[in-house]
Amino acid sequence: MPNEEKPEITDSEWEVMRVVWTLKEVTSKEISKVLEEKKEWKPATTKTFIGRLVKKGMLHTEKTGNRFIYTAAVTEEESLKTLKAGLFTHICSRAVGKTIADLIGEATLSHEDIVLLEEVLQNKKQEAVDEIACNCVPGQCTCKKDHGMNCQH
Amino acid sequence: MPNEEKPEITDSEWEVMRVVWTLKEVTSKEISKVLEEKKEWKPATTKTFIGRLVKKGMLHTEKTGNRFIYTAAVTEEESLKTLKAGLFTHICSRAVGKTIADLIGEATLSHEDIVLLEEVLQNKKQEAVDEIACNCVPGQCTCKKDHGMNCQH
DNA sequence: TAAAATCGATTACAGTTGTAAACTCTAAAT
DNA sequence: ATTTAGAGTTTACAACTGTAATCGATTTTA
Repeated sequence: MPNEEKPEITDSEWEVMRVVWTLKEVTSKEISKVLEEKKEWKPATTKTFIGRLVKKGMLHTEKTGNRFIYTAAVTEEESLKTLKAGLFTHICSRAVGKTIADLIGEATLSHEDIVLLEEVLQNKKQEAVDEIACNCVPGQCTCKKDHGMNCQH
Repeated sequence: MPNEEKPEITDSEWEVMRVVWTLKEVTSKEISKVLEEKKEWKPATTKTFIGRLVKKGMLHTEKTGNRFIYTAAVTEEESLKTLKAGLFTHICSRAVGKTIADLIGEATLSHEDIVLLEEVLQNKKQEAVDEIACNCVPGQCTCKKDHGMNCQH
């Protein structure tokens, strides 16, 4: 496959995509209905976001008569990946572990989740490293204090 | 303490805050210097963001002569909390565990991180629940299919 | 003390986002 | 066949963002 450019999705557009990901093949009316309930959007508002998503190439359309059937052009996983990546653009690579730990601490998890997490952690152990390199520029990183290492070479 | 309203920080403002969090007490020139390197921002650009942050109450200022010393009015932890919360506004509460698992899978972690994560997980085990309630509206949730449960009561 | 260098504040301006009405066209109803 | 209702498209518009030049005041320098 060719090198895809990453799709940026706004919060509002995300609401629309979730409906499409869930219902798979939808009309604008169906999307409108869901979001009129959840977000109290006027149908016109939903239409705007649908239009923008189509223009961005995030939604495929298939015309039948005078209406369209919308389907997702990107998977939820892909979009989630972008979202997750965004979390870590603002923190030091050395603080990622701690941040995930905080996430776990603050989350509501099921026993099943715990098992899954333990499993993933166990796997991760194999490829764990001794020391993670700090990716920050001087003046933006505090990790050196925590580890006694100088990140600002 | 009174009920603080949550501070919203843009990506660019975040860059400025990181410098302040790191250096604790800084002049605009020091901030400019760091970000001129990292982001290739003209000093005027950095000043704009500093100004906006001051207006938002995210930075404290102390005047000495005709210049200011800037200090953070919010902690990095608080801001990180907002950032982390943002991650989960777009997914079903039942998918949080899976998402954290993905995060772990994609992250580079140290042995130390693994130990920390294991510890946090262990603690979490106590308060794990059997079943997490789906918080989605009908038409936006696929978790029912994964678990054989109907989330759209 | 007058000039030059700074610093913070004001202004600028295009692009994005949220929110929605108006418009146009086609399909359905009378 | 003409009206009408609904779907998609265009236009609107304010707030927020990114990026920066300019302005006004002050401080340092000559």
